Amino acid sequence: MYSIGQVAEMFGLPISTLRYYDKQGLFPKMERVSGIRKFSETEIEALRVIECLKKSGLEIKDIKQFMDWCVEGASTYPQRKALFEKQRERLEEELIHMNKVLDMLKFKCWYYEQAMRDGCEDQVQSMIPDGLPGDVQRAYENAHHD
Amino acid sequence: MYSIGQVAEMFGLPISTLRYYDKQGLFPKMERVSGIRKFSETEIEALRVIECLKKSGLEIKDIKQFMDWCVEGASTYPQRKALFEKQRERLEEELIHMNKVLDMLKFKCWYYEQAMRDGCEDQVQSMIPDGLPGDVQRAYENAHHD
DNA sequence: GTAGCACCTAAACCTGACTTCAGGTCAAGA
DNA sequence: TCTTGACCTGAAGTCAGGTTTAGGTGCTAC
Repeated sequence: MYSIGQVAEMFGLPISTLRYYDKQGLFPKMERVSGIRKFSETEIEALRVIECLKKSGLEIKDIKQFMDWCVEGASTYPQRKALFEKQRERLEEELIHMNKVLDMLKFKCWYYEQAMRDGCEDQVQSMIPDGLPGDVQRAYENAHHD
Repeated sequence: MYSIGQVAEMFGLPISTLRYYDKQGLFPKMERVSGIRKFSETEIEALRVIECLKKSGLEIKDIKQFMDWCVEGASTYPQRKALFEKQRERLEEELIHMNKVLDMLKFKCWYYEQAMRDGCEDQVQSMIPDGLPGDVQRAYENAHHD
């Protein structure tokens, strides 16, 4: 059993955030001893799931919905599974997009490296879009397609 | 040259967002013909960069800083390059983190599939953390490490 | 016995990124 | 002529996700 301060430390989160999550109903089964929150292994794993679902693009109120399903019991396995499947698909698409963004950043790094060497952007501009070195060209195209 | 409506269409953005970006100074060289915005190739590429920098975690005010550097000319190549390098590093770390999140989602998908088959979580719980099938174990560990 | 620390609450406040509103210009078509 | 559509403005409103404030409890060390 951990205190709120220990959990904040463990997860690198402000205490106020944990209290806010609690108020939003994200730890429905959390115990209290004379008013003081006691985080058990259940809440620790809940917090890992919260961070995961947040990163995958879910809002707090939808995470609360998930926590409610957990309290409801075995009858909500299908909803919970469907939720994770949906977020998994979302995130897989997001990762593809992120890789395009990364290629754009890589391209821009190369671009300004050239510009610094030449003192101006003229040469490098003249190589766009078909006269770029192999992997730069690849990054440029991936970043600019779709 | 494109109208604001055409650009909104091209990028799938509301017109209000483009006007907001403009007001924040994200299109410092945009021309106007009797008050009406004219988006040239410059602004189109700017918008691609805006979306890229936003996705990489930058705030509007920092993107404006970048646009100001662009106006300032060749003397700011080092700052601009440093910015892209920093965002590139950030995003690479972010992608590693996202892959952990994805592994958590994959693990939870598998978890609820088992729970649905068994009708309860007991069996599957008893396999954690060392009795999981190969790739599920791998996902679980990646998701729960660090 | 009082100072300091970790905890508690409700309620107000903040921030970033937009969005909506109320009102106005201008050109083209019926 | 008139009305429709695409554009314009400044200012106010919205929303999520916290954070801060003001005031209070209860234990332990000095």
